[in-house]
Amino acid sequence: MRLATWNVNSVTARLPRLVDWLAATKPDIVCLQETKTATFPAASVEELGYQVAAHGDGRWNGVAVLSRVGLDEVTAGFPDEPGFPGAETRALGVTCAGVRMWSVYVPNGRTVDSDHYGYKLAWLAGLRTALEHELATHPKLVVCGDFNVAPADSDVWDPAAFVGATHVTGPERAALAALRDLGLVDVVPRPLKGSNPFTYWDYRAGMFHQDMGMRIDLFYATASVAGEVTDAYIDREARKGKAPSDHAPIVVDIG
DNA sequence: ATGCCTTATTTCATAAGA
Repeated sequence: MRLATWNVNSVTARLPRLVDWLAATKPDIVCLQETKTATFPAASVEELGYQVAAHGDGRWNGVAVLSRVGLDEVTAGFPDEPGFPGAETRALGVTCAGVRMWSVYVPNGRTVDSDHYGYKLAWLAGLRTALEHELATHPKLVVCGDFNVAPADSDVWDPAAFVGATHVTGPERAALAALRDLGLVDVVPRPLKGSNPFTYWDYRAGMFHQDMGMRIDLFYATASVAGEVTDAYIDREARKGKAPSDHAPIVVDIG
């Protein structure tokens, strides 16, 4: 079974590329983030045999899951989900082929001294609580997507450039560690080029071509799933060419 | 990198992204 996660930076703008990528890559389950629409273009992916669950409300955020191996127990958001000020469309849980899948788009945090940073930490803490409850009834679980946190200094192109910035702070990294403490394993994908498993490169100034990126998209899975992984890679081809997302998909094959 | 690109929208300007 092939699983994937991809921050598409607008499913509307990315639809032609998404459809081509689905046809070429043939994933069974795909978690999407930053769909940026209240009206997911379901028909275009249903033609390829996918069922769709989407949670979006317009201009910002938005998550979805596509599956061609069943799609049940759809949960938009989670209990007591923190908001800014109201809950946003950042989490979607579904069950596919016996695996509980969560597609998440963690708040950016903006700057360390902003209210949005506190919101980010509160949201991650809330996610942890929700997943702790989920794990009681779903022993095979994956939570993947854009976490907006680089787990280690090696996960950014230049740690010196991030001093004082969000995405690399101790509290953000502690929030990820708290998720792993639930029994979730960080499935690190292999880069197809270069030495770092970056998943995001800024659009500007040739960042992608200089491999000045970040690993902020993550695939966390229970040991029962992670132990079955036969391959995991970052599809940098999807970051190339005309009108790409600024994130590349992570593809994970389960034996 | 100091949003130098890109997105959608309350559009020809703005807010947000990381």
